[in-house]
Parts: sequence; C-alpha cells; structure tokens
Amino acid sequence: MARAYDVIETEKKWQRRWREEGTYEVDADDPRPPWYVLSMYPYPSGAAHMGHVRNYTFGDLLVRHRTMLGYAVLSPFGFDSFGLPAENAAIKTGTHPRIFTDARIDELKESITSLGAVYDWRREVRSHDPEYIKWNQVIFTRFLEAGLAYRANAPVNWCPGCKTVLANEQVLADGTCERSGDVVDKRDLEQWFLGITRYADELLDGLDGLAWPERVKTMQRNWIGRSEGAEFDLVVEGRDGADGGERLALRVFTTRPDTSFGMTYCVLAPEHPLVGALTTPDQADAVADLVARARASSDVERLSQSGDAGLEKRGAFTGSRVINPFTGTPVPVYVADYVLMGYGTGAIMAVPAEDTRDWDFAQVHGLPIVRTVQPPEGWDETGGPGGTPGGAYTGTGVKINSAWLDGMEIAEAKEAATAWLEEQGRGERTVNYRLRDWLVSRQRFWGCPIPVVYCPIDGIVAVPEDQLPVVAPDDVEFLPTGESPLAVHDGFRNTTCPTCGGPATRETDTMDTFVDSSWYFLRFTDPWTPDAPFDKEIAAHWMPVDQYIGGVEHAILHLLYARFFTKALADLGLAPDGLREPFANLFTQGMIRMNGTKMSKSKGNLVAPTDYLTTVGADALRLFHLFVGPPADDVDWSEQTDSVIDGCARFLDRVWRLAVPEEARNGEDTSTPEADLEIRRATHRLIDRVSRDYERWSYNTAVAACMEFVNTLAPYVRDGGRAEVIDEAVDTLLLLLAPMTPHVAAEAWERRHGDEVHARSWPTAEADLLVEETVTMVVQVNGKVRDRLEVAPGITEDDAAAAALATESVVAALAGGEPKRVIARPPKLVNVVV
RNA sequence: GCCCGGGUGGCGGAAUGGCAGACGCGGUGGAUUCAAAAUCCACUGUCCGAGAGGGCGUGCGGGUUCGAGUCCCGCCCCGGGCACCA
Repeated sequence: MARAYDVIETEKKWQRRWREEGTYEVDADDPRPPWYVLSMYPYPSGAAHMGHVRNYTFGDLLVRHRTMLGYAVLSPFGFDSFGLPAENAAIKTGTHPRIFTDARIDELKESITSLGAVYDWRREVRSHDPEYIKWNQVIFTRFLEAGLAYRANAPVNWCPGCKTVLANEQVLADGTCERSGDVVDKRDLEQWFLGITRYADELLDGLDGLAWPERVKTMQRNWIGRSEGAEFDLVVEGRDGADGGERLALRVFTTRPDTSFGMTYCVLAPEHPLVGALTTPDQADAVADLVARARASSDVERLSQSGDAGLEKRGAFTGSRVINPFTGTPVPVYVADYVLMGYGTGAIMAVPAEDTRDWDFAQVHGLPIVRTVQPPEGWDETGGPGGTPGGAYTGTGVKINSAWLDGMEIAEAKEAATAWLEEQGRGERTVNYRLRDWLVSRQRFWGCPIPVVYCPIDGIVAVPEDQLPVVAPDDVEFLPTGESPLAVHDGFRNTTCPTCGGPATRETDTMDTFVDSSWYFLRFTDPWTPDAPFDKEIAAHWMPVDQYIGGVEHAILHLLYARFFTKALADLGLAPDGLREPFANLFTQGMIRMNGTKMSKSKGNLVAPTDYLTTVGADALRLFHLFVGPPADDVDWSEQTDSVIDGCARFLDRVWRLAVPEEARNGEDTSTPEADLEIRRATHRLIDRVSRDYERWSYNTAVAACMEFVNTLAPYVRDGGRAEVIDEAVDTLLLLLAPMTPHVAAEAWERRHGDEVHARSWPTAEADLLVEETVTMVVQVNGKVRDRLEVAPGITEDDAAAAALATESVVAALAGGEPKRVIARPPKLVNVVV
C-alpha cells in the first residue's frame, strides 16, 4: 500500500527522539500533580505479541493524554523475568536461563519501543536482577520475623510436569496445572507458606472501595470464600466421659446451625484423624476400603464420579453414633469422600432435607430425612426442574420440626441456634474461608532463592541482611530429569550457620514468581534507594497506582497477592503507612481471539505484531486496536482484520494530506461565513466529544468522531475554505490524535509549527461554539417518524407543538379531527397521538 | 447447578427511554488513468414499489410507556468465572 508519508522513517525518528530527550522521565519533586499509570509487567517471552500491543497501546495513550492534561505521569516498565520457560529452555539447550532471558528481554524491549510506547526507562526492574533478588529476600526475612512466612507440612499440589509444588491458585478447577496442563498430585510435603489468610477479612472488605471491574471483585470474593457459621461438638455415643473414660467428640462446622434438628447422620472426610477411633471392628473392612480408594484417586477422579452408584461406593458406615445436642438423639457416623479434610473441621452434620449433597447421599444409603424448613406448596411433587419432585429445599421459609426454633425465619433461627450452642458451652460461632495460606516454595532453579539456612543447632535461620542477596551459582548443570540443579549443588547447599558458625545447609527451594510481582509497582516508585526496597516517602507520593491495566487472567492470582503484599508491607513498616490498596483503578482489557479461541503460542495461532510494525507502522496498528471495539471486549482476529488495519492507515494518510499539503493552497478563500462557522463548530464539538470519550475509555467512538470530522473537513478544504479555519481544525485534530497515533501527530505538528505536539496542552472546547443555531426536530404520529423540522434549540414546548401540528403529514393524519394527545419534547421531538 | 458478561446489517461495532445501524471493513456503480495502483464521488438492513413512498426490523414471548435495542417479568442461545467449601 503506497503511503502519503514515509511511515517507517518517521516512526523511528520519533521513537529515538522520545528516548533521547527523556520526555517521559519524571521525578517525585516534579511540581505537577502526580499520576501513576502502569501496565502489568510482562514475562519476557520474546518479541511482543498482540495482547501486549493492545495492553501497551492503552497504557501509552493514557501516559500521553495525562501529560497533555498537565500531570507528572509516572510510567515505568520492567520484566517479570523469573520463570519456568527459561529453565525448560536451559534443560533442552544447555543455555543458562539468564542468557536466554536477557536475550528475550532485549527482543521485547525492541518491539515495545517500535510500538512508540514511552516509559521512564531509568526505572526498569528485572526480577532476576541481584538488586531485586536482594530486596525480595529482605522482604521474605521480614515476613519470617513477623511470622507471616512459615514452614509447614501439608498435603500440597505437586505438578509432575513442572516438577514442583503449586499454590492452590495455580491449580485449575479440573485439577490440572494452569501452566503445563498436567494432572496435579497430592503429596504430603514440608513447604514454605505466606500467611495471606491473616488478611482474609481485609482483602474481602477492601474490595468494596476499589474502582475495579465488578467481575474481578466477584472472582476475588468467591476465591476468599468467607462463610459464617458455627462449630460444635457431637459427643460419641457411650463416650461422654461419664463412665470415667475419655470423652470423645466430633467437631463439625456448619453455615446452617438452624437446621440442626434435621441432622440425621454425620460424615467424616476419609483423611479425618478420628476415622480409626470411630470405626467398629465389623465395619473396619468397608471403611478401610473406602479410605484406601479415596487416597488413591485424585481430586479429579473424585469429582468425576457422579450419580447414585458412585455415591454408594463413596461412603461407608463407621459403626459409631454421635448424639445430636439439639435433640439428644444418636445418629450414625459415615465416612465419605464428598467431605473434604481441607475445609472447616473435615466433618459435617448432614441435613439431607436442606442440603442437596446430603439428600443424594441419604437417598442411596437409606437414611432418614427430616425437614426443618417449610418448603413451598407442592415442593415434594413438582418443586424440581421440569415439575419433578423437589428434593432438598435450600430456599427461604419458616422453621418446622425444630422445637423452640419453630416459626422463626432462617436468619433468626440461625442466630438463636448459635446463641444456644454458646450458652451451653457446646460450640461457638466461627468464620471459615476458602482461601488457604499461599504456598510459595518451588523446587526450581530459575527463581529467587529463599534466603534461609538450616542449622542442626539453631534450626531455621534467616540469612542476615548484610549477606543478601543469596544468588544461585552459575556452574550448574540442568538435568533432563527436571530436578532443580540447586538441590544437588554441594557448593551452594553446604554453608555455615550465620548464628553459630557451624556447618549448615541452605534452603534450595526458590520463591513462586508471583512473589516478585507482588511489590514491583512499589519498587518502580524509587528503584534507587540503597538501604531499602524503596523509599517510603517517595512511594507515598506516587502510590496507589492511579490506573492499572492488564488481562483478566490475573484477576485472582497476581491481583490478590499484590493486595496482600501491600497491606503486609505497610504493617511491617516497609510501605507507606495507611497504604492499604495498591491499585485504585483497574482496567482489564479483552483477549485477542482467533476463530473463537485465545490467541497463544501453544495454540499456534499467533499473529506477529512485527509484521505490522514494519509495514503499516505502529500508528495504524495502535489505531486499529483502539478502533476495533470497546477496550474491555475481546477482539476476534479474522480474515477481514487486515483490511480494517489498512483502513486505519488510509485514515492517517488523509490526516497527513490535510496537515501537510503537497502544494500550498492557492490562497483563494471562497467559502461563506456560514460554512466557516460550521467547521469551527464541528472542530469544537470534536474536542468536546473526544475529550469525553477519552474519560470513559470509549476510544472506538473517539476514533470514529475523528474520522467523521475528516469527512466533514476534507470537502471544505477542497472547495477553498478559509486558512485560519482550516488551521484551527487541523491543529485540533492533531492534538486529539497525539495520544493515539503519536508519530504521525508529532511529525505533522513539527512540520507545521516546529515544536512538539506532546508538549502542548490538551485543547478545550469553546462553550459558545458548542451551542447549535438550529437542530433537527422529529415529528412523530403515533410514535412513527413522519417529518423533520429545523428549529431553534431553545424552542418552547408550545411553539414546537404548533410547528408539528402545522406539518403536512400531521394535518393529513388528523384528517380535520383533534389529536388525542401531543407530547412535545423540545427541541428533539414532538409526538402526535391521533 | 450457582454467579457475572453478551445476543443489533454480509462483518467489527454506534445509539442520557425519543430519527436504529454513527464510524469502519466488505460490496456495487461511477470519475480519474493508455492501463493499473493510489485517490475521489454516489449507493449499500430487509420486503413491496418503475418512482414518490410505504410495510417489517435490535435472540424469543409477555408487560410498562405517547414512545423500548435501552426499563420490568418469563424463556432460549453464546462466552467467561466458580463448583462436593458443609
């Protein structure tokens, strides 16, 4: 496609200029009001992909727009440079991950630069940089001191593909690893955890004040999964201690203490410690069988077994009974794998009438059902889907069969039942969370080493700050087994205890890379302070991030961890006091899809941005991403996409030709004052419209408005418009385009004025030019458009109605009769009802 | 199963309860050209009609309203998230 100007040279020129002049380098002492915009820092996987392009286009637009509005805009960039791909490459090719990673970073930087995105590169961070490692480790040791980092034995998720343990957040709902797709095993291992659950309530409550997409907040709420209820003891029949023997009781958790009168059995998780004690000899075989089967099957298999047959095999009677404290009646105790050891107490009271899982289980095992909530009329006959019998009733209603709770509503009964348990000393109200502490240790090489030494005398000892960073040695061998080279590197492993000086061994696990990304936005505010991860005062100047931009895929993982870190760092005195949330506004952009699936390397359906950056250029590609639809929506990359991008390039050519005409206009102003005024009005309407569209992230309509304006302006210019009017129009257009298509705007502006468009102020619309002289008023008869009239914008209701009634179509419709009703909404419309 | 989004021309999409389809892509016709590219102009929801014009039309069925793509009720379909969490 032949272009109106040398796109590639122009873009290179300005990219060089922005970098050399340091236009977008800002410091905390800048007198302008601060504004912090951040795109999620990327894992460096080589040249930028379309998702990056989309992300950084929005970010860069904000940087430039806010700068023109007079803010000191902090726009840093860095790389989330630890991670498994580099290590896998090392295993395959023998290249050290650092060499591999640094090369990928260079490629990515190159393509970001050629997109025309501008950053304060002085602030660049790389998580594998020894400086960053050091502060990461300092933070870890501070967590350790505060008890926020601890070692514990727990059943953990082991990914055989990645040869490492994973956090709960990294295991997908189907039990597979979010990275490799392998089915995750459960193993009992001693691992490092961070105490995120200590902040569960604050993480939940803090969401209310955030200007984040509701969807993301909901996902976090669900993930934290707070549920209020009660815990209480169920004394085992014959083991109440009255005979001088040991009292034995089973503790259960429920969110529905009001249904306790309907408990007809209870259930232990197969892993529950009391399974052995409660199983009678005659049931031992059946229970042992069930426990063995549960242990052997993964979570996925457990989930996949459904239906009655599955349920029958998946539960066994222990032979013991416990006493329902509310009724004094004994109920049987079962072991079943539908109860999870990891949640609540690992044991439940079962109320089949009001819980669907208990209902199903009770049906199969022939257990009694007692309703404690009055279901609606006909529930047992037709309350189910498609008029089938209803089954468990979980809705609202009045309590029945529940002695002193009868007649209460559920909420009231919950409260009463809980209060009773507390009075009786049998239990208390509790809150349970789905959220678990964050498992951060990884059996990998390419990550931040956990700075801890194990000493036979002093136990777990943190490496003192003056000995940090602990960095991995370079003389390592990457084994095809995937085992971390650190674990078998004697020089690294064997060390001395920092406390007693005796022989000791190092921790060889590294940290989850999500640790690195949990505070990098704070580091960006001040990556230079020598004695702290960042200066608190300076961080306070910029934080919180005013606008954070990234993909929804981080809705839980990164965004939850970063919120946790911000709170914890503030509490430890490292982050500014009172900084409770890192990201004031969050924007999650849509995915790039191709034929309905996510565009990704693994799917082999990548479209390389480089192909466009070196042909149509960055401006046209950026314009496409802005124009294609609402930023939050997914983009479907189709056969037509290339023509749309060409269309964007075509538009920029038209702008260029208007702004930098090949031959000077011949000086003849042949336009009328009316036409001049119309163009001036259109110019100021455009400022108004585009400015408002920028504020509401409606870039597609902002672009459309600019295109429409060019369509209006071009004939005026061609037919001999007035030079001052044209200049005002063209200059305005260039200013409004400057954040979207910075290169062409900068070059055209420089040719016209000699200075830089991005250093100019954002234009403001003149109010009196926004008022129209006449507007089109629609005349409807019975809601159907029958006529259009040009009227003054300030026309009165009476005048509007009179004008409408005088039109031919209304006169014809009335046929001499009187209108039933006339609705006048001046100056937009009059509707005559006949 | 539960919780969010979303269904508008051939396509991407636009529309504070007030002219549905802005803008762009694609398509058709034309100007320019030896020819093409590029550029420019006109038309382009659908049906009826030679035309003027008119009927229909925003997933489906109801409702509120002078007036509904927009609000309410009940469904259908698509996308995403969560899911033995007691």
